[in-house]
Amino acid sequence: MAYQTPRGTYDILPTEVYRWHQMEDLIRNMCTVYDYKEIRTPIFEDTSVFKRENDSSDMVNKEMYTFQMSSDSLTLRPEGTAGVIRSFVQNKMFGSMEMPAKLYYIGPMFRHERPQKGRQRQFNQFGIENIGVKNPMADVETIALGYSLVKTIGLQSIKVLINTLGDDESRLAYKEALREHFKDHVEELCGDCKRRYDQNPLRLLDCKVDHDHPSMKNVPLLEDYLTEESKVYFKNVCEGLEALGIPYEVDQHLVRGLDYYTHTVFEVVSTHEEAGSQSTIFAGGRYDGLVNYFGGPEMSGVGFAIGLERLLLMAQAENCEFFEEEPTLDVYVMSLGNVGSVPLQVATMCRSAGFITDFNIQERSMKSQFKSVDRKQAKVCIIVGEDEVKNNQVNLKHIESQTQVTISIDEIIDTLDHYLNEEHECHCGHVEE
RNA sequence: GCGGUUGUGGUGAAGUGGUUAACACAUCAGAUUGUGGCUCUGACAUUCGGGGGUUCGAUUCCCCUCAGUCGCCCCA
Repeated sequence: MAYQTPRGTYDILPTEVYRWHQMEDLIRNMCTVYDYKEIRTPIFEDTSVFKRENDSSDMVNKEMYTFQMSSDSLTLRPEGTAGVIRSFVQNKMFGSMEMPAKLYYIGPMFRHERPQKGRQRQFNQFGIENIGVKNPMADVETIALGYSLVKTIGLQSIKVLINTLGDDESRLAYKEALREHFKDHVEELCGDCKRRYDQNPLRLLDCKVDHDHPSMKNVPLLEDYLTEESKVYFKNVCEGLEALGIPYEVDQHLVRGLDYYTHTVFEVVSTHEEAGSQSTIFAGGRYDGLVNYFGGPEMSGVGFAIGLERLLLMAQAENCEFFEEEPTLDVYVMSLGNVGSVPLQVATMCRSAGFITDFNIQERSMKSQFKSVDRKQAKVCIIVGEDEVKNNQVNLKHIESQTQVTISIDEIIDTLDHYLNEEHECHCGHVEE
């Protein structure tokens, strides 16, 4: 095979794309119900939009597709939030629309990582951002939308983890405390942790290797470094979740990888064995400083991103009944002999009336045309033959009942209604009995 | 970026240092030239991911490479 998709990318083939449509429809409906509006930002941005000062994450520093065009450094977006906030500021939404701005996006993201299950280099995310109002109920609403989406799809094996990182003040104090605590133990920790110690000491907490190291036992807790305001904020978020009946676990070790998070952070993970090591389905949190960073006013926001491939993967693993089969053909128009454009005319008629229709376009034996009928699972076939066409007639065969009638072309739509629509009502009647 | 593992037709898969690479499904043709789904008959890999090496000979052994997959890291 000479040509193939680049590593970590894949084709969504016609056989799978219907599931994507259903998932996307659900997402759009849900956003409409929650009064979120879609925003479409460019797939690439100025590199500086993503690569911000003091950002220590791998995603930004090692995994971006960055390219140079004349004097511009551009980057394929690795996540959605930065572009949305950039747009929020650039278009001065803080002055022109009702706050909070409730925005959602859906589309491909790009990260140069080693592919594995649930992780590819081009993947799709759906995310929402609630910008401009700092209120615990915005955090709760955000989680509620994501939770509701996952539940509507039908995932059972999930849990909601939340934590708070507090405000800048709380977090800085805590980072200092952590560094102080681990100061004498750094050399005993694993290589990753040595790196974390410098870059992001918060991540020391969820190390799997050093989990049992003695110094982990009496590690200072972020809780103890939270300002009173931060504590109250988090308490309100938790109570809001309870009020909505959303089960959650507080996980003190939950720290998000992106550096802009403050206060609430959350993650919805799959507990299903199929999830492998990429078990996070969606994750997000509050960010206090971003709008201001991009040149806007001091405004806070909260949002999440959900990995659509992962969502689909888990929906499949759990055999969710949300997804339906793609509808099959109502009508297949067969042709025999020299009938010119009549089959296409007939098909066009059927299509105009709303029937899903295809027609035979090659010289083929009747046998192979019937095979098409089977394969496409058409409900009705219309046979356009030389003899009938002379009399302006066709044969129409209803596959399931094996009944065939010879009718004039004018009668086709009425006959289809009879077989396909009325029969449908009939089925409903049977169910009632 | 690091480590493990796999790679045989359209698909799922057997197999071996040596003349013709099983089998199944799918596909195509015919039996059956305007009424299919069954059945029967026949066709279908100059080649075993790609490149190089060892060898009289390699799909089989070695090296490199590409791709899939799993774990680490990271993240959705």
